[in-house]
Amino acid sequence: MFSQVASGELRQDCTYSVQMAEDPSQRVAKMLSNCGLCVPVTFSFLLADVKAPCEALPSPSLEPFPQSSIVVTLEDMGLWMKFHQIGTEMIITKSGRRMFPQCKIKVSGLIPYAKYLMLVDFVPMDNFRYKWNKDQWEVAGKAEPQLPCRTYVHPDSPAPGSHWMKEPVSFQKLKLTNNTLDQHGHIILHSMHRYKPRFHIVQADDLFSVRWSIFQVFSFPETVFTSVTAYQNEQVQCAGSASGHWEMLSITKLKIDNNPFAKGFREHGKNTRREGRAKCQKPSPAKSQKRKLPEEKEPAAEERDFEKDENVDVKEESNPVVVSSGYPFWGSEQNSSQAFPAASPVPAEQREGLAREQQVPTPSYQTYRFHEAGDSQQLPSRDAATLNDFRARCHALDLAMVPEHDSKQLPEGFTNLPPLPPPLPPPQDYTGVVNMALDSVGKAGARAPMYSPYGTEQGLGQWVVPPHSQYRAMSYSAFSTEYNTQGTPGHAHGTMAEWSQYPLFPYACW
DNA sequence: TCATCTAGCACCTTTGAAATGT
DNA sequence: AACATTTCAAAGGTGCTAGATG
Repeated sequence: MFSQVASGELRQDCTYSVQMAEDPSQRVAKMLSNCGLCVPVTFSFLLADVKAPCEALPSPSLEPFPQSSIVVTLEDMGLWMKFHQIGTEMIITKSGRRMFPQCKIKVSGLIPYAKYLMLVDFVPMDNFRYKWNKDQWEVAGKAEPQLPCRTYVHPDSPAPGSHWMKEPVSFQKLKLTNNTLDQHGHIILHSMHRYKPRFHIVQADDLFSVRWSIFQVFSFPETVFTSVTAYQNEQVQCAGSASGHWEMLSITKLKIDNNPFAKGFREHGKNTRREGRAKCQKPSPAKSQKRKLPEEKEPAAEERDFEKDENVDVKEESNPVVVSSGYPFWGSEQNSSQAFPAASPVPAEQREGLAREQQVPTPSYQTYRFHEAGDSQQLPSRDAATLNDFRARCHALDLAMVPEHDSKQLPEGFTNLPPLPPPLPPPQDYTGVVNMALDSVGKAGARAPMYSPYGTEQGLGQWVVPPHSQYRAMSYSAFSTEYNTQGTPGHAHGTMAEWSQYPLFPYACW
């Protein structure tokens, strides 16, 4: 934004109201200094009442970019990858369903004595609704209107950096629902849409100071999923393992095998019908064999590779992958009729955004996996080069749902996509209310958070357009918006912040 | 007719309070 | 008395399925 102002790039047909607020870096510096610590502080500023169409976004390449030493690693990466291979589907129910695989991250690089909040929100991958048709996902039309965006605040928030770094941070209790009237504070998603969780690390003493704080956003390509009310992809993929036997993979099987709560379905033939329906393209000696329980399983070679690399630290990369080619697997995925999903029909360059976030590494195996969707689905072991790819990328924030995507400009790899619906109208006004869940002692996550969906009496959340620099951690500051802490009495929510129509965070804002 | 959604089911794990032991 | 460990029942999570809905 600064650069735009400086270079006169602001558009006349857009309304800007830019206000310099207290430099959060000074606050942080003060805070750190109180802690006796001295670290580099990032730069950020606040935008107030930004109501501009997305094309009025700043030129990211001209923005300064904050430094960050925070490293976030996705736990259970191997599991996520397995799901991702098939096409992750997350069940959402009216009463709320937990995620599986669950969101669990390992964090390092925090300041041990500084307090942080951990938040998760979900952003649509694109502007489309999908349907499962003939063994593959395809675009079924325009996406439903965005729901009030809720942000899940980890119950431990705020907690010192040492606490977060002590052990992996699990968002196990986060629940997804398709109930737009949900009163429990679950994350509301549309069925048959594609989403990606984003993890936010906010350095703040409490939720009230969040708006002055610096955010860092992390996301993992592997965690993209399609929300469904019932599993759509029933097909079973037969993957050859190094040991020579065939292993059947399907979403339900993966879940049953890996989720302890589904254990009851392993041995009691409860899913025999499904199994019967499932068509394995390849004859498999193991087909008739009783499926092995996870604890009995001998991980296939490639599987072991995953496990080995599962917790590879992801950090800012000095030798980064080119962002514009990022999202390699979306492009390659769609080449596989077996593999997930209709690739997100949004050109990568159009996602190149304003706001940026750190996209944590996608092992490059995925790319060839989808190219080799054939018989021997061997997952190549990763070499050093591959591991190099497995580094955090600060990628262009996914602006897939941002309007004005030119569906004609499909990047390479998107050519096989079904015809796309016309571009969607511009986003609605972003003005909204922010309600953070607080308990009596001001601790996030408490038992009785409040929210006020669709409220508009408060000014919109504004945030910093993160200065840009590729492959650096993104930082931004949130809003000058006053939190509506009054909320609606009697609504018991857990660890939830609700941000009216659009997520609190930059990406959705634009 | 079809795609999607819902509710109930049985079975399982998790959780936390109570009981017991050191 | 304080703490650690074990036990156990309730709560809650799971996919499956038939039927409902639009």
